[in-house]
Amino acid sequence: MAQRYNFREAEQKWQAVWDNEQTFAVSADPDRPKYYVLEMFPYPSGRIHMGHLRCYTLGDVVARYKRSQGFNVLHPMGWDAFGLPAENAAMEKGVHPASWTYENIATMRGQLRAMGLSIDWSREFATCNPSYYRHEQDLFLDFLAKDLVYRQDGWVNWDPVDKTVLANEQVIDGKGWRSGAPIERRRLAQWFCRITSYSDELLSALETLDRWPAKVRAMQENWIGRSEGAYIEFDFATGPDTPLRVYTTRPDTIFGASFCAIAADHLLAESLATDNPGAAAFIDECRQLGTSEEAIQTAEKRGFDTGYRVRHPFVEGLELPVYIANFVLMGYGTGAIFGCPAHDQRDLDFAHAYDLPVLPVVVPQGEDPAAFEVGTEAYTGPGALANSEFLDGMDVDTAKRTVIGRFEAMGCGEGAVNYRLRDWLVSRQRYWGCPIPVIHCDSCGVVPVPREDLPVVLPEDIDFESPGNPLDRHPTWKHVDCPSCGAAARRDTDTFDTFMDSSWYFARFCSPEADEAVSREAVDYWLPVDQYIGGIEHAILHLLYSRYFMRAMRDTGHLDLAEPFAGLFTQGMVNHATYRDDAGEWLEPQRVVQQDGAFVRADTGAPVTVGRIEKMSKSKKNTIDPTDVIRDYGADTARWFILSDSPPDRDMEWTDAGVQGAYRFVNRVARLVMGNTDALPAPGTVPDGGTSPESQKLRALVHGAIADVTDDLERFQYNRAVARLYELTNDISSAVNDGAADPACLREALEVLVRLIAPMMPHLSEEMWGTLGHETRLSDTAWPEADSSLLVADTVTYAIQVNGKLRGTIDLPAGVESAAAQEAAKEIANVAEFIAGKEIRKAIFVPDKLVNFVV
RNA sequence: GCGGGCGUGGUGAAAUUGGUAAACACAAGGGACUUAAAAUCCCUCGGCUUCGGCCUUGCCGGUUCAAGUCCGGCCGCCCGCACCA
Repeated sequence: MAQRYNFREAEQKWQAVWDNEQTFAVSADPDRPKYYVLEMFPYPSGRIHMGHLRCYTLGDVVARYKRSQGFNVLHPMGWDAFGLPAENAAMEKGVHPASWTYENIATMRGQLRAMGLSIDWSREFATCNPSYYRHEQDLFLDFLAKDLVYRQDGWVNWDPVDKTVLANEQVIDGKGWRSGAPIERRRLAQWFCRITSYSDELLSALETLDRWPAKVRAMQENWIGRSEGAYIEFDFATGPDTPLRVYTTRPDTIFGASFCAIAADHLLAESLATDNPGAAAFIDECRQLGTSEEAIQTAEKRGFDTGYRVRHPFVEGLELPVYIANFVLMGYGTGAIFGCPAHDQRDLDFAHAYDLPVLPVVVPQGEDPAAFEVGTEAYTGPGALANSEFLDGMDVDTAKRTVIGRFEAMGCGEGAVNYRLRDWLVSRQRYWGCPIPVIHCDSCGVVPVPREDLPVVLPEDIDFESPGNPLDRHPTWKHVDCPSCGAAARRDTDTFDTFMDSSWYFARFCSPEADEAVSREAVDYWLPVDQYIGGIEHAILHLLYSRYFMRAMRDTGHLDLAEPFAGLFTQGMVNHATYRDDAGEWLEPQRVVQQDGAFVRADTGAPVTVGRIEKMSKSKKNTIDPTDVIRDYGADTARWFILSDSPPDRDMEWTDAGVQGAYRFVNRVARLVMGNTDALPAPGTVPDGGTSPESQKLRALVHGAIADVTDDLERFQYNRAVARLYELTNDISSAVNDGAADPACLREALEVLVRLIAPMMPHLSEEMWGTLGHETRLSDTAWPEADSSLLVADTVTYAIQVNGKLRGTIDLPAGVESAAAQEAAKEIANVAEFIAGKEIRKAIFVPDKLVNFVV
């Protein structure tokens, strides 16, 4: 028996070889088909976690598989290196954010390299490096020149813990997405990306993303939130001269209107508040109200009667009261609505609270218009218009069109499309981010930093001792002369949202050394990313911003592309069981052992409660460090296990037993190859035609496995591929034990096994390729092709059914005739029993599959 | 409320256009080898059974020669969004 496979030596050896030989370094080559594989780049938090291991293993399988199929594969890696944790570390530990970040990068780079990834490391960069962010500043100035970004004063989301503003997308259930702190509202002048100018395009192009998960597309569709309706202008009977402009999706219900309402932040409300203490108090109250789901659900509909009255556009003499209402949002439409209580639940609740009329104007089919009433539930379904003069009798859609036509003719409204999407707020009052390259001058206003002065580099001497924005506090950094008039002026002391950095990094990877943001030649060749892989948590944020960024870069002439990611795969989470001791404290898995079927503490033997299987998290202490697993079992074992059992898009459970199972398989493959090399003919020997039946059977199994595994890899069904490779290994082992397969066939079988596991276990397969006598690199070897003539079996197993129930099976020659198959089927004892004495009314024959007798 | 998904053994799961449900693995149990252990190998492993078989994919119904798969109606769970007019 040959010696044992030493994964430590082999993995280190092959990682060094790939590195020295620059195996995975690529360059653009228009003569070859390209394939761009990318996993979402990591934030350098300190150490890699299981989520990284899963994501990068999945990506590496794609990269290595596509490479073996002859594609010119771009598979880069970098660091999403700006962000708040670096500043928090600076405050807690007194280290500079830059050194903290670069130290983490060094650690994590080493951990990723130990995974044996087929990365082109020559393209690596970190977004916190001025050589990267200078181009981001450049892009920003291009966007500014094209009016794709702007600065505006308005109400923004303020995170009181992280002490910065946040984009709408970063407020989850009324709380900051990082800090979890309830969001406050502040009025500030901030920078925005005009993402809403692409609302329509971002929505309609979702249809073209057929290799994206339906769920992600649906989430973006929701977020963009298109609605069709109309603007209507109401003239005041009492109140200001300019009419009140509202947005509605139900213009057909105009005759059911019984009030108008405006948001607390509406200009009209604010101006009223200046000399009306009651209004001011009510507006204040509205702003106090939380925006969490709970707050919204429990909040009562409340309003403040402004005393203003508007005229109904069609009903002579009808005046509607105008309220400031707590349920009207400034951020949608015009921040003003007309209320039709009969056909909108919120309006109905409000009408009940303030004793306003409820007039049904849409009557469901079969109801008597004169008798139809609305109780506590608004009617929002289809029906015929009633109580609506010229609309009476129409269906809802016709009524909408008709009334919009009437508004347009009267000049008091028009049909309109509205989007829920808001512009992306990108300024952050933080230090560790890309400085915003503008200067504020008292006489010239906002002045772009001249291009020759880029990059605007972060100062290094920075003080984190006192609260607030460190850049703003810096004694000298912000003081500069105005580039336009030369007078004393100030730099913008905000930095960009780090999502700006990640919105174009995939483009930078195409030409990381380019003097421009991107080299046109490089992006034309490499983009779009063919397969992007990452977590579903970025379904809206990163993936929507990147889609905006590509369009903005397109419209500023940097590239010619709208969609950055042609294919998207969202991987599931890695979970682990949780444990608590009898005091209720969480316990790390390493501190728990199983004894006689029960879980106890390893140190004291005290009983342990096994909790739910949950996402690995520090707070529940149920994390496993991937590096420990790689150290103890090897990268191939870790990769193989993480690909086994669970489909990649589903959550999986990490178990020690599963890891050990994978480890056994690694050694089994190694034993199978190493223990049989002596008997094999030289590499390159092809099985000839005169092989034994056993050999032919083995060859059929081997080529069947090639076909199946190839199919599985194409469809991202890695758990199936793993199962299929277990089967192949079992088949080859049996053939070896039987000893009847000829050596050339055995060589073929072992080589195919090694080649098929290569994308998943690159070190083991590369080592075994050498063991099999090859001087070449398996990494440079083409993917095996199935011989289709071997995929056709001589005999097939038929299922024999009686009345659709299985009553037996029988092996028959492939391609047998219906009659012959039926005759043979009737011979089976159990089948004969079930058809005995009965008339066969019908016989179904599915070639090479089954016979079904209907009696 | 809107949108997306899921429901199959003790567990993770598999089942290509409807065509032999439970492949493969984990766990468990039994055995072989060994002074012993580890490693390895072999066997059993959905339920019931009179050992012939019968039943079984959340529940009810339908289509079909045939349904985990298609259709209708329920039940349950997970995820995302949500006072968006």
